[in-house]
This record gives sequence, C-alpha cells and structure tokens, in this order.
Amino acid sequence: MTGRRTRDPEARKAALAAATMEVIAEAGVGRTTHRAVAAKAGLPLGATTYYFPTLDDLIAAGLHHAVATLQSDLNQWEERLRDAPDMAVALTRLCKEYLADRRQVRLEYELCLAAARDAALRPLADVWMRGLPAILEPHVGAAAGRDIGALIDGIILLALTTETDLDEPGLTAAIRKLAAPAPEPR
Amino acid sequence: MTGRRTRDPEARKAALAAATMEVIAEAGVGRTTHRAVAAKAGLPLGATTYYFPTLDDLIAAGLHHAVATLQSDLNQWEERLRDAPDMAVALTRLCKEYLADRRQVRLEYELCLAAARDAALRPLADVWMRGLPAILEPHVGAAAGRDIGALIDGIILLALTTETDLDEPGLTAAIRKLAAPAPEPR
DNA sequence: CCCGCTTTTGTACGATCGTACAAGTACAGA
DNA sequence: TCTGTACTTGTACGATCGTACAAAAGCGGG
Repeated sequence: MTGRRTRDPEARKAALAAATMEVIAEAGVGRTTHRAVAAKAGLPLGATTYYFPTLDDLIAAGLHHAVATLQSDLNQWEERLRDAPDMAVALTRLCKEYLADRRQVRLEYELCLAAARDAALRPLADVWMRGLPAILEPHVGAAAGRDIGALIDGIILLALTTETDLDEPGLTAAIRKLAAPAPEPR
Repeated sequence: MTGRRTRDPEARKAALAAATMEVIAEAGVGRTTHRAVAAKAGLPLGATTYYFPTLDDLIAAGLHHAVATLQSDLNQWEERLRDAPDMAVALTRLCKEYLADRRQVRLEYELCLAAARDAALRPLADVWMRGLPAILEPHVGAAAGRDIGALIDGIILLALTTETDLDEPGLTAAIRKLAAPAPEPR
C-alpha cells in the first residue's frame, strides 16, 4: 500500500538472509517460519515471499549466509595459525573464543543436521567439515588435519551440550598427540 | 467411540514414545507433531494428548526412548571392548557398525542440539556425552577417554554430513595416538 | 509529464497445528 | 448385576502456518 522505505532490493535480500540465520540459531531449522524471519528483519511478511518463493529457499538463504560468516571465521583461523609460534596452543585458544558465542555454535550443528537430511545442502556443510582440516593440513599433514578437525568438532559439541568449560591444557595436549607421527609398533 | 483394541495403557505409552523417536529421526524435533506421531504409531490423535499433556512432553518421551536405546548400545560397546584384544581396532569396528544406521546417528545429534537449547534435556545428552568416555576410561584413563570420545563424535559427524565412508585404518591410528601417553617435550 | 516495470505492502485463503472435550467403552469392585 | 473409574476415540476450536495476490508506490525512459 505505502512503500515508504527507500528502494534497495539487494539490501533487503541480505537482511532477510541474515534474519533467517538468526531465527535458525534461536529456534532451529524446523521452527523457522516466514513470519518469525520477517519480524526479526523488521520487514512485512510479503517481503519474504517476494524474494524467496518458498520456505525452503528462505532457509537455504539463511544457511548460506551462515556459511559465509563461517568462511570468514575460517580465514581468520588460517591467518592466526600461520603466525602462531605454537600451533596447538593457538588452536586451543581459537576454540575457546569460538565457544564464546553459543548461538553461532548451535548454528553450525543445525547446518550439519540439515545437510545430513538434505543432500542439496551438503556443499554448505563441507565448508566447515572440509575447511578446518584444509587449514590444518599445511601444519600437520592431511590425515592429522582431519583427525584434529574431528577432535575439535567433538570437543565443541561436548562443551555445547554439557555446558562445561573447555579444558584448555587437555585439548592442547590432545592436539599435540594427534599432530605427532604415529608411535612405532613394538 | 469404539475402544475396539485391547486395553494396555503402558504398551500404548511405549508405542507413542517409540513412534515419536522415529518421527524425530526422520523429520527433526522442530517438525515433530502430534498427528505425525499418532499416524506412525497407528493410534488416534487423542491418544497422544491423553498420555502426554503437551507436545514438549511427547518430544521429551521420544528423546528419552532414544536415550534408552543408546544406553543399551553403550552397554554392548562396553562388553565388546572388554573382551577385545586390540581396543583401537574394536572401537573402530564399533563406529563402523554404528554408522550403518544413519537414522540412529541423526537422532543422536538431534538430541545434542535439543539439549543445547533446553537445559532440562541435558541429562539425556549426558548419557552419550559422558557415557562413551566412561566406557573408555578403564582402558586409557579419564583424559584420553574424553579425547577419544570427542574424536569419535567428530568423525561420526563428518561421515554423517559428508556421506563419505569411514577411514578405518586412519581412525584406528588416531585412537592409538590419543591412547598413548603424551610425548615428552624436548 | 506520463507510462511501464519493479518493488513494496496489507490482506486473505485453505491447510495444519496444539489442545480441549464430550461421548462411548472396558473392566474392577461391591 | 450394577456402578464408578480409567481408558479410548472422534470431532471441534482458535491460532498459526505457507503462499497467493491485488493494490499502491517508487522510478527510469519516452
């Protein structure tokens, strides 16, 4: 009826994707609705269906936006690990900082579960699942990179669900063990 | 109106909990509804609200049922690890078998996410999160038990979301590294 | 200035949701 | 046998959902 706002389709689309990401983080993929997203973005309901024809499209856009955020986080990790004197200690600190924002962490596992259910979302989950090992690979090799990445995923999940503090010295020691070459059999 | 069936309240309650577990595994916690559960259980809609006053109660019962299944799995793990000549190899094989049923694996992460959102569900998630390390502890100690448990969680999540096969020799080697005492610093 | 296209918005429709509830049925005890 | 209680079921109500859509409004090219 009114159209009071300044016209800026791309900014609106981005705002909707960002709002969707927040709703997913708070309520989960299964409870994400057009109306909740519109309210979070401060836009009318019709705006959601204008830019994203179906709810699945809207959710995919939200997950895509989350992955973009994750990607920039990963780039920071890569940079900080490159300059770190002790890789294990630096990686532990990065985990600690990552855990500070529980909403972001929940989002990561929401993405994983969504990808586990829908193959079309799998490339998005790969950004984290393959991105972290790829960052570690130059430091410790491909196999240890994958192992340490999995260890970190498990530790983060543990801290998220039990709400206990991260055992930093313990994690550092475990990373060192995985980074070292295999002990010779006797 | 009719009451055709044989009367068995406890069996009905259990059937509803089991059906809820299946719906959660297939659709996720957020898309679990009274009607979907009733259809899966082959019971009328009214049966769900008679035994579980609210939807949250129904979902909690479904998760509880899932955890009971998980607990019996863990008992099997404990038993098989006790008699195994090589703990790392046996553990790897158990992971491989566990991954065969993707529905069950998804359920585990649904539970973790639900617990991350709702503190009341946390004791349920602890059954797995603390149960696996507890099983490993007699073999490798508390710290290594927690690390190996986290590694396995991460590896399983990786296999679930990327739908790649489990690298069994790689996992065995990583478990051995974490089980070994820390390498002395030089 | 006006016209055509994109953008924006409010409203509405049918479906589905959680939940309530009255009516009907089985069964235990008197 | 009769009765009260626990169980079972079908239906209904209000809320909320995804989606559609017409009307209004901005905006560039003639």
